[in-house]
Amino acid sequence: MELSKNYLPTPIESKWYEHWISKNYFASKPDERESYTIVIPPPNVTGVLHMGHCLNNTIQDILIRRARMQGKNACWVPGTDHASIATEAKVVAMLREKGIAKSSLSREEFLQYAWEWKEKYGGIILQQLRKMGCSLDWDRTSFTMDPDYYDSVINVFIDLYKKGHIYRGKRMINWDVRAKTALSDEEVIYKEVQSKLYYVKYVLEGSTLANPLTEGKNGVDFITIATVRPETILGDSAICVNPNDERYKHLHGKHAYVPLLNRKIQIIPDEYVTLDFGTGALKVTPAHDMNDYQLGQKYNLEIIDTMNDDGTMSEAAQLYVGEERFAVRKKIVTDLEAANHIHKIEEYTNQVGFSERTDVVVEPRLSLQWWVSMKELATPALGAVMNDDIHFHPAKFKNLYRHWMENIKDWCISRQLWWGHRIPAWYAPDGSFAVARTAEEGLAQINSNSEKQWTLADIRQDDDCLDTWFSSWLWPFEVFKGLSDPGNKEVSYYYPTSTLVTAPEIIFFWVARMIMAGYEYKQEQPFRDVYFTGIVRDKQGRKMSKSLGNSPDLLGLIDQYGADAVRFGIMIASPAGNDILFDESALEQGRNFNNKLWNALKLVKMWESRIATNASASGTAGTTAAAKVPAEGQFALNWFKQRLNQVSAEVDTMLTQFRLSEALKTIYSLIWDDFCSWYLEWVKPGFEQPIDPVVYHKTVQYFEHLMQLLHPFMPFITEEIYHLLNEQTDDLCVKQYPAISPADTDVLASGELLKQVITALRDARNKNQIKPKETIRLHIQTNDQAAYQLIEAILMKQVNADSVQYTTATVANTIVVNIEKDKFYIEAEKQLDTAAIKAGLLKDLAYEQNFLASVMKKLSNEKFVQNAKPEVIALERKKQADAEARIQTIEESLKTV
RNA sequence: GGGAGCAUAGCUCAGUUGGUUUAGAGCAUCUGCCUUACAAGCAGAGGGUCCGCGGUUCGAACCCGUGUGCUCCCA
Repeated sequence: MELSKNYLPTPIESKWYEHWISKNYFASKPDERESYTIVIPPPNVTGVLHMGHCLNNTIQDILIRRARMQGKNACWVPGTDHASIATEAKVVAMLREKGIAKSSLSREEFLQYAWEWKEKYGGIILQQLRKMGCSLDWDRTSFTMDPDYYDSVINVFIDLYKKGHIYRGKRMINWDVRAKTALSDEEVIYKEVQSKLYYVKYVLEGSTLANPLTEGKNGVDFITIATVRPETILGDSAICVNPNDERYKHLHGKHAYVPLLNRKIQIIPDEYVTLDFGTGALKVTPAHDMNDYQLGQKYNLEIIDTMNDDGTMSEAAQLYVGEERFAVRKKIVTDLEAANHIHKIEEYTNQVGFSERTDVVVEPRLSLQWWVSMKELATPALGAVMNDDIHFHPAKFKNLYRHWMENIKDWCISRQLWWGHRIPAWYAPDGSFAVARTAEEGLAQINSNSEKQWTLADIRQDDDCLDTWFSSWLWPFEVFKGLSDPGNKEVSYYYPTSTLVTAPEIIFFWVARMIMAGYEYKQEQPFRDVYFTGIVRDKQGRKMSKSLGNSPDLLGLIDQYGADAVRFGIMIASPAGNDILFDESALEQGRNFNNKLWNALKLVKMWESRIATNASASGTAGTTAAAKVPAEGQFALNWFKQRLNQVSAEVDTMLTQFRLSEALKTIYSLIWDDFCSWYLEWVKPGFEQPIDPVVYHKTVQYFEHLMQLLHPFMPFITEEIYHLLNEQTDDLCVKQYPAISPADTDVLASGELLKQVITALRDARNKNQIKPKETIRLHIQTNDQAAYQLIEAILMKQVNADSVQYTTATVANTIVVNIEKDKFYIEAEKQLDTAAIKAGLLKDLAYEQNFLASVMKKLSNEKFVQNAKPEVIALERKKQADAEARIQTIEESLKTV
């Protein structure tokens, strides 16, 4: 079969993915094996694959494929999150493009559009994961609004309410006055705006003047306050000054009058106020500012809500009732000026929040919301992480987690949205309410506590939906129907899951809450290990995001480089918990690696047709010719086998410790450097020469083993090469790892020596400008001739020597190379540049002498000798002896030049 | 404003209880090779004030303090 010049990934990738699916390799059912379970962090149902998903899912696939190849029952559960805010925003935008306003639709009509949208676009991201090679069990695909899942979310709400963990409370929210809806913080966009800062005088209680504003003094008859929002004056409840502000110390606890209304309010001291902003005096409007609300809570101030939900003034404002807020701002300024309340007006630049959806200025507004009290739920969840029942990788996130959990705040779970799990609360016209699964149950509950008997027609369900995270915190058990079908075989088998792979920015939103839900509803932790990925950034260090448009098109990259190369590129430099700067050159490196593998395959396939037959036998491959294996082959075979043993053990350790990036680097180097650059060159027969059958078969076997090691990282090309190397009866995807054998360190040491000598001799050739094709004669002066005889054949081949001789004396007119205590003399036709050789030797000598000096400095330090561990001292003494021997060798060589 | 983290070669990163040959890798760079698997390659080489300052220690990239710069989360 003719193999293409370069590796062409696209057809091969789709071929193998279909094959794996047809063989059902990714499907898992409970059995007697140990389970290894990962639940996918469910991407937004409307999402498309971006670099963050790529990183995250590649890691999960590596873990799950490794587990599968270790003989575990690997189960990776796919699914999507309904993502209430994001999805609803998209549906609203889609409708707006069609000219349909959400407000013109009934809830049912809107939800119908939303479901249509979900059916149409909801599966895209899951399809894209297949392109990446993700080995998910597709039969288990879940959605946070599947019927059973939906019911479980509602039941959890009811249950927590019954247990007293859920309550109603006021909260300051971002309000969109045009859409008449609350906004999440993410939906508020801050823009720099040119505003005005109004300095408004408030008359102080106790001024004796008839016209305090015009005739009085600041701080005696009036107090001046700076504000950018004069229309909120009508809702003022207090004036606040910094307690250390000398200007106002005499006013603490005194009163002033709200302009135009003459309502009396108190002057309170609080550190919150900055001394040097405005006048140092702050008006406090608890109903219309986040920070003022906090102050209001702290000092128990009256909350006067002066605004309606459409941004017009309410009855509580007393003035301008029904008029629009910005019109009122102009009017009130005019009226304040007329009444001499305005001291001055300054230009002022500030950040103002705008609605992402309607682009109107967001209004902070108080509203009744549903809350989960977190303290009790947090306690077991904190303990589990701190005592390592749940391991964080890297562990540094434990600090962050502890701090947050120890200072946990209650969780506001209601969202003013239609797409999501509708809150199961029912309200009677008099404001009484009940939490219940159905209207009938709700009605019965309300009526049981009320003299008035309402009918079904009287009560209405809460319009709001639950926070998306209130459903996804159940994910690790509800994907196995752990709540809807408690104690079923699946949840008992797969739960607790093994590893969670996620981004650190959702450690509180999601990870912490899953742990809480796990203990609350399963009395058990949801997972054993949590692997935190980094954030993927662009080359300039910016977080990749849709709004910046700096996220590359992942499918385009897969088309261009191949999925394996993309997986390689994203993994090669991404240690757990560290951000990764995405650079397309890493993908190129991945593609080049694919190509390297492909070319190694081509070389081996070329040998296949040239396997030497046994000298006597004809026609049968010489499997019994082991004794005839050429010398270079014997050492190479043994050495590479030991390297495989060594690296298999290293990689296993690294993967167990979640050092995936390092494991990949180690395998990469084993394949590129040890296998291709050293081993294959060592066993490579001369041009058009036959290859020894033992060497050939062992090489194929090693190659297969390498593919198996690499498979979790780069599944497609490894499967392809595995099948091209040999007729196979199985697939690499499910091939079980062999037991790891210990490595022979003596053989490895010989290999290192051989590499060192080859490199040094090649360097000497280069520096002396001996052409690659020019042969040399090599003389070795050593006390350990046996060590070199073992590797002599390879050495000759690799440094293009046509003879090797052992000598006990200096060889004249040669280039001398010193390695440890041994000397190598290169005899070549080339005229020797003795000055250059001498300079090189002197440089080596200087290095060794400096090194020796640093060792001697330590050893001559009495305190070091007294205090350091014996093995450390022994090591230093060995360094000393080695360095002295090297210096002696170099000095001897210098004499002869 | 509160909290957490990061700073090592031009770039991206390793450096696993402080001692492993005066700090390692990949990419990039330089030199020489179109050698017969691979120029998306081969063989070599150069390149570092381990962010600054102070401390602990016989010994610090690593531990402690402090300053600077950057990032993330929460408000």
